[in-house]
Amino acid sequence: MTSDVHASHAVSLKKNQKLVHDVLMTAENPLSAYSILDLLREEGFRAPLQVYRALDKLVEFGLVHKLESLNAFVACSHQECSHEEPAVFMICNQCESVRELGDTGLDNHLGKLAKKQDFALKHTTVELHGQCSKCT
Amino acid sequence: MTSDVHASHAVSLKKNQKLVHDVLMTAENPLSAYSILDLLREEGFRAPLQVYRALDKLVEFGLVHKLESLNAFVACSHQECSHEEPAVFMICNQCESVRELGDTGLDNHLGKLAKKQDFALKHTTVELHGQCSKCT
DNA sequence: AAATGAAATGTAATAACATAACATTTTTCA
DNA sequence: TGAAAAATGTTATGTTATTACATTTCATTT
Ligand SMILES: [Zn+2]
Ligand SMILES: [Zn+2]
Ligand SMILES: [Zn+2]
Ligand SMILES: [Zn+2]
Repeated sequence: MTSDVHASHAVSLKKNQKLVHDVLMTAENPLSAYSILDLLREEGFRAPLQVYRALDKLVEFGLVHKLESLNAFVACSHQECSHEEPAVFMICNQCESVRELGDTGLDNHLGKLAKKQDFALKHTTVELHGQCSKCT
Repeated sequence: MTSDVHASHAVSLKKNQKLVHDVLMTAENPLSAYSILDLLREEGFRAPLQVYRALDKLVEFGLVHKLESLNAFVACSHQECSHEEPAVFMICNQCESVRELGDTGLDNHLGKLAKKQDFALKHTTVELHGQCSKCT
């Protein structure tokens, strides 16, 4: 079972990982772990851990991102182009839509900022809240 | 009862707000709401809401920030200079120390990015995880 | 000073998010 | 095929946050 998702490295998703990934790919908006659990009851999911374990792996693979300010998860929207962290998320407070953007300039900026502080940067969380174009 | 905190606008903190703010000012590291609750048991705190309500106000006043990636809170470290949002937080994964930085260049960058997407930016969350200089 | 309304507080119950611990099954690969 | 590693199933528990409702404090107006 080998679905090549991120162009760079093919990933073999297990049953639960595939189910959770599919739910997130289909969803319009970010989903909480418990929403995912409810959506997968029919598929046999019974407990939160089934969701969280799948999410852990998907995040590790770079196929899913956690939105820290929402306690929710989204499928990475850069599945075709081998996308490199980090990303920026624009989250609409009204319709809850999320747009994921790569921004090399920003990455450089944050990299310099970290270096200036002798900070060994490992992971960035950049989440912008406001109103999307449709809601304005 | 009028403590002028942020130089710009004096704020009158109520009893519980003052207690929570003092705890956060004293703390070395970010604190969860429940840690704060435990630290204030002696002062008569009995329930989470007493903490969360005080935190809500303190965040509204700009005296405290929530670290979304930790579900924890820190006192704003720019109390003398009337500091304007947004800020960048560098969070050490090892010692849990947090450094809050202002960065006009970054603010401009994020502003432009939002504008380019017709996104009405209201609030930014920028949290960098890694190792601080002391832990390297 | 008394009346009033708004803000803050007290308390209990519950909701929402996440992990620990342990048993079992499936997958990988030598 | 047999052993080790990874994934899964299940129960219980831990952690973070809010709802609902009663009471008190505080500022403002009369
Ligand atoms: Zn992505
Ligand atoms: Zn919107
Ligand atoms: Zn600040
Ligand atoms: Zn450190």
